[in-house]
Amino acid sequence: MALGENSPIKDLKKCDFGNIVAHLDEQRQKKSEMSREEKEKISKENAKKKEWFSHALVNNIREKLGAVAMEPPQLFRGRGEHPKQGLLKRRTFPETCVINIGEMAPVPKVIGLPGHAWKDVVHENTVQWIAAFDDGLLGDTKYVSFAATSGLKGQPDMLKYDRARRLLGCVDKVRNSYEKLQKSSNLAEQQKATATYFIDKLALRVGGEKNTDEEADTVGCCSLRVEHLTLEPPNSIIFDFLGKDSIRYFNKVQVTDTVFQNVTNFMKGKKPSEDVFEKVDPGMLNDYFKEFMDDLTAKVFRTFNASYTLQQELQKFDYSKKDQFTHDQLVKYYNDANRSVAVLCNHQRAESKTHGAAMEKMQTQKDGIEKQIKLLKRHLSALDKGETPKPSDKPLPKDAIGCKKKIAEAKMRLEKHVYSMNEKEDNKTVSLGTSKVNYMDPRITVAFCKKADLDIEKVFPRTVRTKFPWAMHFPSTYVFD
DNA sequence: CACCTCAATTCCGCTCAGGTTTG
DNA sequence: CCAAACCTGAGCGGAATTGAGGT
Repeated sequence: MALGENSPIKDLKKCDFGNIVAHLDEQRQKKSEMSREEKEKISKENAKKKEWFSHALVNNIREKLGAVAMEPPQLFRGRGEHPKQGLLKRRTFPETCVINIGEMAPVPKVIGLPGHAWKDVVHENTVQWIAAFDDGLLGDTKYVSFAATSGLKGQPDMLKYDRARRLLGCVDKVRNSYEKLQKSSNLAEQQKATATYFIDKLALRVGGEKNTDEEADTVGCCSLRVEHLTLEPPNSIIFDFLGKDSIRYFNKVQVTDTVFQNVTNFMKGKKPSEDVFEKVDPGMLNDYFKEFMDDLTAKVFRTFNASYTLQQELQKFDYSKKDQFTHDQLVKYYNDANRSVAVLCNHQRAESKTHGAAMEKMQTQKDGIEKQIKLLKRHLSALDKGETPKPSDKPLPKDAIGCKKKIAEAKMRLEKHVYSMNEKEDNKTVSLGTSKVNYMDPRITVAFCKKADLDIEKVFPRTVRTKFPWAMHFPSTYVFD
């Protein structure tokens, strides 16, 4: 990634990093020279050190905590053109840490730092964090909280999906409402209704205000600027902006005539740097959503649309023909559905450095198998005609039956190979995991697997299964409605 | 052909940056 | 209104798995 012209890292380039780099190289070298036993021993020792800190007792239930280890001080990178990239993120000392434990619980000792002590010890039982500390650079507070697999996170998580389900019950009302309001004579109402349309249709984030001196310039729906949209008559809009994590959102969308007319008006006479929806903010949208459901907020639309899309895609499956599908094909079917959700939510990942080379390698392998099939076919027809087969440097089957078998085998291999090539290319820049863990109601997947006789392990890795224990026993008849 | 070894590749858990919502 | 609190999401690095090549 290119560093910006004004990047603080430019000044850091003047520093002598030689000895630091040498030290890191040495560490890396040492590690690579270690035997498996030694590595195992060290990772076991580290795990033992962390063990005591990894769980907490909450109402006498042992719950797993989230990130309990901390990275050492380092140069902050940030995502995209972050104003603070290259600055030092300082070490966290006990003096900035607040410990939140039960009144009767023993206060954990500060280990390894004689003379240091916690900033404070509190007993707040209405929050989820067990420790809070200052971020060493960004100036906000970070928390030590519970793991995604814990009950404390799991229960609200389930409620999140049920909230999205309830939206299905009133989404028609919402849609009718904003379609009507788009024609309101009040500009703020028009903007509110048009922004809602994008949040619903494109699963955009709501997009709050950001501090340009301290944070990267990224936007969501409410903070879209004229420069991010291109109008293409009669009714297409091209979105091109950097969203969360400075991930590019690039999409050409067909919209209704009213929406096209509205956006045209909102943009008219404005500079590229001006807001499209200057009369709207996330608070107003969330207030509006309360008219339909008391706990409806903008982000529910993302959960709702992701889960609904998954269900729609999976419903196309003809369960009466499930026996004609191999496990691999069922997985592919599921992954394709998963992928359409990931595309909707714009869940991207960086293309791996080795992708191109790996694809080329697979292509030559494919060519090799195809060549072999051709050779075998020629050989087969020679056998059929009773001709003496052409001499070959490769061993060929002696009779027609053996040859046919070989051809069938090679074709199978080719099919599998082409499949994995397509899969690799399809997933090149799309990340399926994020929607699996955060957006798609796991019960939809559970029901699909039960109906199609597919092992859940094939589509839900262990971490996902342990995150959703509450979803696993739902019946095959479950529907997201 | 079964089995092993070692490198390449993929998977997966961890961490924390970057969001949204709320009190 | 804004800071606290919680939710989301990509990247990293080590572990696990796969695959090529040798015995």
